[in-house]
Amino acid sequence: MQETDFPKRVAAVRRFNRFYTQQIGLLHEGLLRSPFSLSQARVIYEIAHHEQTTATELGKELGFDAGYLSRILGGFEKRGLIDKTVSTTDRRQSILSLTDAGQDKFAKLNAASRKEIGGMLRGLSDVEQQRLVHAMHTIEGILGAQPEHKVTYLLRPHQPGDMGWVVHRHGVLYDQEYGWDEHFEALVAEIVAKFIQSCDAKRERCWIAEKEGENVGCVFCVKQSKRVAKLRLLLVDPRARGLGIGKRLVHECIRFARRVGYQKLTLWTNDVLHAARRIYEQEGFVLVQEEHHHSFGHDLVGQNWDLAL
Amino acid sequence: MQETDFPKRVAAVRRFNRFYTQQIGLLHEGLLRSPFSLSQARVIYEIAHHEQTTATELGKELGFDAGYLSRILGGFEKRGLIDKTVSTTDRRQSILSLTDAGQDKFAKLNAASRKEIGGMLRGLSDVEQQRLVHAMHTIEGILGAQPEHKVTYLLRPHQPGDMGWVVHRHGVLYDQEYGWDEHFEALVAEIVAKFIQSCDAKRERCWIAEKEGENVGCVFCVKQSKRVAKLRLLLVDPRARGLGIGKRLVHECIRFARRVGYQKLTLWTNDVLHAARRIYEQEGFVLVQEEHHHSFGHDLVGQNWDLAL
DNA sequence: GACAATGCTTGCTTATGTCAAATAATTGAC
DNA sequence: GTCAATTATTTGACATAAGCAAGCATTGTC
Repeated sequence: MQETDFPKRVAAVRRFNRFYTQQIGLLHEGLLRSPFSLSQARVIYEIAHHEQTTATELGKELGFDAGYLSRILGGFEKRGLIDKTVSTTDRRQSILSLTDAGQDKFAKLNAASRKEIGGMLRGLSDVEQQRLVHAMHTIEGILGAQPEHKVTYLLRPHQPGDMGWVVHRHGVLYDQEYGWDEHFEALVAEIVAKFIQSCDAKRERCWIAEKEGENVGCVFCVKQSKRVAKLRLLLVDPRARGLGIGKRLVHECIRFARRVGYQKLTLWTNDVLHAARRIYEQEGFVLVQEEHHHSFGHDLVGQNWDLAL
Repeated sequence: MQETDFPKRVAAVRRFNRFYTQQIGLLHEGLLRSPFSLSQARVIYEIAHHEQTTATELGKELGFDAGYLSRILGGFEKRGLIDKTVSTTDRRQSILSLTDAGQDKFAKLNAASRKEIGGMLRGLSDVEQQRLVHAMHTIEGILGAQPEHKVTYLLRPHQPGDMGWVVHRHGVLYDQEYGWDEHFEALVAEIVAKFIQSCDAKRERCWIAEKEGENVGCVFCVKQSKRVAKLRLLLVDPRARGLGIGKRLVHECIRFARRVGYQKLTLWTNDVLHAARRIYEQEGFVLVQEEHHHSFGHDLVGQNWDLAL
C-alpha cells in the first residue's frame, strides 16, 4: 500500500459515515407516520425474525441498554403486540413472541418500509440498482463479522393479494412436483374463497411466511366444528425449504388452535406429501384414517391426521 | 431487469440499512469519551468546514430543527467554542465561526475519530480497504445527489508533530519548486524552534490547514515588537492549491493580529513567490522595501510588506 | 447453604428532539 | 414610504429517547 493513501481512505470512510448518518436520519422520518420509533422498529423487527427470543439476547444484538429495552418491551406488551411467557428453563427470563396483533402491525410497518425503499430504488436505473446492492454487499462482507441470521423469514396474517398467491402457488407447485391438474387449483380457490367469505376472525386464521419481501409459505386454521379445528393448505415454496418454515407454520397453527379453545386439530393430506407428513408426526399428529381416491388426474391415498390439543 | 430480482434488491438495501444503523451506533460510543454528543459533533464538524456559515444553513444541511440547533449553538458559545458575529448584510443572522479554543477542541475530536476509523481500517488487508472505499464511493455516487462541499479543508492550531512537518515540507517544496538548498530548511527549523520555545500563546499563533487528515498548509503569526506582528512561513502544499487555503490562512492571521491588539502586520518574502504575492496584495499588504541578497544558493530579491491593522 | 453471576425491572437523570409563540429584521407589493 | 408577508433566530413548554445505578428474583458454583 502506498502509505500516503491511508489517510485518504480514512477520510473516505468518515465521509461515508457522515453521509449514511444523514441517510438513516431520512429513514427515521419515514417512521414518523408509523406508531414506532426507530428503536422500537428495530426491536420489533428482531422479535419478528426470531421464533422466540429473550430481552437479553435482543439487547446484545441491538446494543441496547437493558433498562431501556425493558421499557420498550413493556410498552409493546401493554399495546398487546408481544407476549411474554416465563421461560420454563430459567424463570428469570421471558420468552418473547409477537401476538397476532403484533404480527399484523409489524407486517404493516415492514410493508411501509419496503415501499419506501422500493420507491427510492425505482428512481434508479437497473444498472445503478445492481451496483448499489453489490456495493452494499461488499461493505457488509468486509465490515460485518457477524453472519446474518440463519432465519430471515417472518410470519404474518394475510393481506390483500395473499389469497391469489396461495391459489397460484398451489397450482404451480403441485403441477410441477406431482403433476396434479387444474382441479386441484380450483379446490384451493374454493377453500380460500370460503375462508375469506365466512372467516370467524376469532377462531380462524391464515399465516403467510415471508422472506426477503416475498411470500414463501402459508397455512390456514379453519373451524370444522365448535371443538375441532382443521389445518389446511400448508405450503412452503421450494426456494425456502430447509429453513424450518413448514414446521413453524404448523406450530403456529397448533398454538392458535389451542389458545382459542379447540379440543382437536385435524387435517387431510395425501401420502405422497412426504415432507409434510414428517412435520405432522413430529408435532404429534396421529394418522387416524386412510382412503384411496382418484383426484387431480392421479390415484392417490388420502390421509386424516388428528392432534388432541 | 428480472422482475423477481426487485424484492431481493429492496431486501438487500433494507438489510444494509439495518447493518449500518448498527455501525453508526458503534461510532456513537466512540463519542462517549468526548465532550460532544453525536449531534453536537455533526454541528461542530460543519462549522469547522465552512469559513463562515449561519444557523439556518447548518440546519438545512443537517436537517435539524431550528430551535434545537439554536440551543446547541448557544451551548457552544457558552463553552467558548464558537463566535457569533451579526451579519453585516442581514442583521437577523449570525455568522458562525470557531474560536481558537473551538478549533483546538474540534481538532482533537477529529483526530480521535480518525484514529478510531484508522484502527478499524488497519484491521483490514490492503485489498479489502480498497474495495471498502470503492464500494462506499459507489453508494454515495448513486444515492447522494448533493455534491460534497467544495471546501473540505480545516484550520486548526498546531499539535505535536506539526513543526516537523512544517520544516520538512518547506525543505522539500522550496527545493522542488525553486531549487533552494538546505540552508533554507535550516532557517525554517530555526524559526519554528524559536516559535515553540518562546511562544507567547496570547500573542503568537500557528495555523495548520488539514485536508482529508493530512497537513496541507501552514502560517505563523509571531511578535516582532509590542505593536508589530510578523506573518511567517506561509505554505500551501501543491496538492491543495486552488482551494483558497493560502488566502484563508493569511486572513486568519490578520484577524488574529487585529484581535490581540497589534497595530501593524509585516512579512518578508521573495519576489519569485508570485502566488503568495498575489494574496498579500489582495489582503491589502503594501510593498515597503526590496533588497537583493544571495541565499539558499540563489540570487534573490527580498521584499518587505506591511499591513496597517 | 453462602455467594457470585445473570435476567430483568424500576427510579432517576440527562440528552434529544419537536412544536408553537415571540422578536427582530428583511423583502416585496402597492 | 407603508404594510403585509417572509425569514432568521430565540425561547418556553413539552414529549421521547437513552443511559446509569440500585434492587429483586433466580440460577449456577463451590
